[in-house]
Amino acid sequence: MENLIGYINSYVTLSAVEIDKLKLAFKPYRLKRKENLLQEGQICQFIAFVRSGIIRHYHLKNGNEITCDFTISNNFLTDFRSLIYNQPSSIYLQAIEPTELFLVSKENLEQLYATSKNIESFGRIMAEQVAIRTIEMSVAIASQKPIQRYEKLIKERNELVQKVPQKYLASLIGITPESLSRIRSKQKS
Amino acid sequence: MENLIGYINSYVTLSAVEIDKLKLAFKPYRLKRKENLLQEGQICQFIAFVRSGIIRHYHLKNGNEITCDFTISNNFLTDFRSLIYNQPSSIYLQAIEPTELFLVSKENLEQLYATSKNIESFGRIMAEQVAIRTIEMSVAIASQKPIQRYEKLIKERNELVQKVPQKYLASLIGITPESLSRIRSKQKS
DNA sequence: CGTTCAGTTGACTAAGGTCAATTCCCGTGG
DNA sequence: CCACGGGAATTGACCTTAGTCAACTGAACG
Repeated sequence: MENLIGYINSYVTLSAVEIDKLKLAFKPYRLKRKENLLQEGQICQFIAFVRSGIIRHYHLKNGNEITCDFTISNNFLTDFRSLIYNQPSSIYLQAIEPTELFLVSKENLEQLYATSKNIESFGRIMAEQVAIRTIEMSVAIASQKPIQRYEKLIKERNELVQKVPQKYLASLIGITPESLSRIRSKQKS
Repeated sequence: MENLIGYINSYVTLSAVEIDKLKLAFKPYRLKRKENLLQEGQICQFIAFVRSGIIRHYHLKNGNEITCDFTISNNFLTDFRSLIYNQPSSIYLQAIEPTELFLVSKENLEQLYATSKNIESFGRIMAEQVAIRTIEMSVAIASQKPIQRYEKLIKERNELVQKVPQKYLASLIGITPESLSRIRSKQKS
């Protein structure tokens, strides 16, 4: 729990009362390898903080899994669209290794926002950062070639390159596993 | 100014005092066709609300303009990355037709956030929506073919298809103007 | 060990990019 | 109001790149 509080505290200055509220609202949760935190069709009712492990975000497209993101430790995680609009999710959230989380329910989160300006403020900063990260990713995909996207991945998200099976990385940067394999073999030479 | 207040009020319930604060903080601003609101290298110091007109977001890549988004009337507009991290922007914001805006400076915005929980809350909701929109776009580009992306554009952002030169739309969905032209000619038949 | 699944490699295909020529608009100035 | 100029859009020929399909290798796990 300490790294969660510490993380939030690095953005806003929490009072002792606020820290207590957070400690009550967030519940620990564990996932085994390949276990799902959310599945297509479910309505996402939580925001999660990844304490350790890695979560893969993917959706199905003609029966194939398209990996669209990963969340690594010390980051927040949710399906904003489903959470905010109360819509059935179109994505799966799956642990690719044993993963420890803290979950806060939508209900409790709204309580926190309503009663603490600091936490509301933190929520805004979180959302802004998600927006910034996503715009970056989106621009990279639209304007760069696969090789450059892979190099960007190595540079900026090396932890994934180390820990995640290649076929998921291929999907993340919008190419086939075969293509990624060829990019890698060319790089060595 | 009324549609700006109305827009915010549809998300949070503003008090009379808050409305006054907003009216003071936002300044009207006009752009001619092809005029820039922000240029590469500048640090973005504002959030804007588009009252009328259309703003094109683009960046340069080997001397070519890559269009990455448009903001149409009744939407907010900023370069979050530059605004929040105080970094020089890597994008241009350009009016593609005469455009009326309301601008709020970063300084005034922070004042608003600090003194009004409702407005802070609204800021969070805005950021969440930007994140949702961008994730959608990003997923579409990574997992769909050009034809499908164009059809999505027609379905979801038809105003752009009507008003914006085709070469910009091509860039937005990550293809060349020639390819878009061929997609369109096939669709007719 | 053997089974399974990820990763590699090769041959082929198809989709989109590039380059160049041509046509179509549309705004501007005479 | 018309004619002209210039950028936008279209079209064609060709090329490059990544996708597809299939065979094979190799590592991981029971």
